[in-house]
Amino acid sequence: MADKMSDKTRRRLPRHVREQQIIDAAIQVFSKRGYHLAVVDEIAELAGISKPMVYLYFGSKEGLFTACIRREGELLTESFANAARTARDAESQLWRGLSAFFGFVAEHRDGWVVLYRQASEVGGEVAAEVQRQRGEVGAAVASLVASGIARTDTSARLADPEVSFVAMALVGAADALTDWMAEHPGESPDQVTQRLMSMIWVGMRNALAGETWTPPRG
Amino acid sequence: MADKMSDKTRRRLPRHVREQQIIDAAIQVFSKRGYHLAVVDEIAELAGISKPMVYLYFGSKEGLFTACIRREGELLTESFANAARTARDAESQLWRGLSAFFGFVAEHRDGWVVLYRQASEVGGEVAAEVQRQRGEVGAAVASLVASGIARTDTSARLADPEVSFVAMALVGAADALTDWMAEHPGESPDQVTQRLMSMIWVGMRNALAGETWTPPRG
Amino acid sequence: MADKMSDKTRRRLPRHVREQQIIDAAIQVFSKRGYHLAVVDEIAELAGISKPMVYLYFGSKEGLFTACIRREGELLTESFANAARTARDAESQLWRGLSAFFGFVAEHRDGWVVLYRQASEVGGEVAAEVQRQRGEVGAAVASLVASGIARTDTSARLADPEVSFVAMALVGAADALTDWMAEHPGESPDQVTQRLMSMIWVGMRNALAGETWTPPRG
Amino acid sequence: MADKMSDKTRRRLPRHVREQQIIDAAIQVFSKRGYHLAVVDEIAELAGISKPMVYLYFGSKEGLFTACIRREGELLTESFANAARTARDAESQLWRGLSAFFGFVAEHRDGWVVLYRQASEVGGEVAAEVQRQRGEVGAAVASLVASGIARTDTSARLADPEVSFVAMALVGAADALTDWMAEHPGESPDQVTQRLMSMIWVGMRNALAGETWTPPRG
DNA sequence: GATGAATGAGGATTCATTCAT
DNA sequence: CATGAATGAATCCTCATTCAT
Repeated sequence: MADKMSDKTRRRLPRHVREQQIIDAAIQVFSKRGYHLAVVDEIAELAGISKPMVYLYFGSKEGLFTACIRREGELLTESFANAARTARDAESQLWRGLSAFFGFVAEHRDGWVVLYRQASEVGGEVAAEVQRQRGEVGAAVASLVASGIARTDTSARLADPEVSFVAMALVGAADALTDWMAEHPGESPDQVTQRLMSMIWVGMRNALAGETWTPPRG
Repeated sequence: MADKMSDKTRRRLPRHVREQQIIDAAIQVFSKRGYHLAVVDEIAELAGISKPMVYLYFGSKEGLFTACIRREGELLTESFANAARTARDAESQLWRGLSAFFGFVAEHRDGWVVLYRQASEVGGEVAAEVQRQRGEVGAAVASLVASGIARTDTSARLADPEVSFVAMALVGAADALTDWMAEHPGESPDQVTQRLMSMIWVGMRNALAGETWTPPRG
Repeated sequence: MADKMSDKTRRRLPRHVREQQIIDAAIQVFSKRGYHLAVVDEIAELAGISKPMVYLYFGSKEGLFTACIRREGELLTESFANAARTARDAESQLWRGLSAFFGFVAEHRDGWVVLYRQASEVGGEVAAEVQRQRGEVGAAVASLVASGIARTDTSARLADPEVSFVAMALVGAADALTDWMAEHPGESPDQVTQRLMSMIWVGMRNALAGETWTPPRG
Repeated sequence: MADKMSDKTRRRLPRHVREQQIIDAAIQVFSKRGYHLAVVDEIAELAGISKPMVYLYFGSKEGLFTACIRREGELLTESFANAARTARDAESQLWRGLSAFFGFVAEHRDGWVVLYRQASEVGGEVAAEVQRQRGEVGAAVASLVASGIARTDTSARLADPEVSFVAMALVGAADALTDWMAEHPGESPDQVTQRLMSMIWVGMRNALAGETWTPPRG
């Protein structure tokens, strides 16, 4: 009787639920193997269903990947934005935002890998979506950066080379630190964020303020 | 007879030359398509030879990729090390090293992409080589960083979390800025380097010296 | 309550009605796509029901196709026979029969295509039914032809090569003209019939009477 | 030694030869099963090679089918045209042309089936090619018909409804008689042609001359 | 040294068909 | 009566890799 119940837990689920399960499985497999080495069969098996379901719900391997990207991307951007919104001044906002970011990655390692580390691997239609999502993340950071130092019109500054430069560097660094974090399990996301802030906060302010470093004669 | 000669311009080249031609072609294709979407046929055609030659010289697609990685990796590490070696103090060394790095990428975009952006894409044997090469680059930077601020034993500090953290962040930022540079063709590698130094030099020194940033109460 | 009623307009129809609706939809789809390219989903959707109903009523795709073939075949044979029966002499019978045929096709283009143009496409069980139906049509024509010129026993002549030859040629021509008619929407079925009769009536009589054409020496 | 030779007969053949062998096999299989039921594996096996060869040479199942259609279509149109060209007057030309046609079909049954009987079965790109080839055949007949009775400008008459009607009917009848011929192996192509000419020659002339049959009052 | 010919193996995708509700 | 959920079984196609010349 009880096990009839547990059977029911896995069988004949409504579409929406199954879709999430499939995405969960897909993220795992895409993350472990990379897009091309990931085999749809394995995803299906891991999700506890048969291949045709995947195609029924997502249309194609690309479609499935896109769905993964999208879900994780939105999750991240939201948690980033929510965190930043809780603070008023630029410094706090960046701190909160980065902290949320590292926290997210710490808990969604697979998702992050899928989301961010496979740009060159996919081609065609999906590449565009990947670009879009990556851009979203970058834009969130950029807007934080811009607003942080803008005494004047924020939106105008978004296009500034200075801003995009800083944002890009920041995102790149954060991404790379994702691996560092994985190799140093003892460090909490907040500690990592603190390290990063220590390293860039002063310079960032200066850079955005126009104070430039000049090469030594050595 | 005469046309036999002109044929010879392309045919029957010594092994070493052919190998380089093939690697050149391979880097182009791997870079444009990514490892899995790259098709050996296309590489062979681009190199102006037939597929079996590729296998004769490199054994397998993986072997060919490894060769690409290795050649570009060595090129980069050397140019980085050479540049750094010309300076004495830490600041200058980093400046010279990064400058060499951005210069290299500016001229070897394809090579850099192949070298650094495909970690998740390849599996098995090659993955190890990729890791090794990426590590090499990281180590070069790390050693620079470490030596830069070490008043004491350099090699000891290499294992320090501080050092690896800074190195990682730096490499990540530099990598990401590679794209920024591609989108801002007006900026010379030196200008990019200067921007980056402005952003991180102060903070980096402080961070490595143990001065930590602390979160505001906001 | 009221809307339960309006729902009932489409729902819970008696079996016989539903079957006809499904066959209608099936004929459309089979005709547009051909047997293999026709997808059961599309048929079900067009019929406004769900796939399982199709299987409940017809057992299989083949079964559904057979039902289509059968319905249209009977429709045609009957209308052909009825028309022919209204005339007494051979000439009139053929005229009436052909006229009925072209009239039928003009109004049931889809049905005719399904019925007659997919012999090679289906395999196995269905092929037999298709053959049977096509034979039925041929036989009706043949019997007309035979009776038309038979001074003696009609049924005996049915097996004659002359009769089957003429019947076959006639059916083939008529089938092909089906397309011609579709491309010349101005022509009424009766006009088409008249053209055809002009072309074959004299020769047919002669041929059946044993008068043969002989090749010129040119 | 000798059997090394016979091995060589089947192995490592030059592209052009293999292509023809594959087309031969494909025609057989397409003819027996129909386009959709035909499986590329079976074709490859029958041709004595592996599937990838088929794709290397023809690109896709559709491409292979197109190649079949094209080869057989050209064969037929040429043999038809050549035959017709040997005669001067319309009657002889038609006789020779039809005779060549039935001769062709008698010897290339499979080819004919592939060429002409699968219009509805294939979709997309190929459908166009099939249409083109079928049109070619029809055009050849139509041009014969037109020239045969045209006292004035031939090309003008090709568009005439009368001509296209007669040509269509003729092609349709001939196609259908293809089956009749297969069921009456005793009859030579020339005998079949004679039967057909007996049936249509007089009426055709009349029809094209404008003499129309009128329905009896019965 | 060089290549045209050939293939083993595997992956994405589709579809007729059936449960369980 | 009616259907959303689910799948077994093919089929097309591609690609790294290897002979035989």
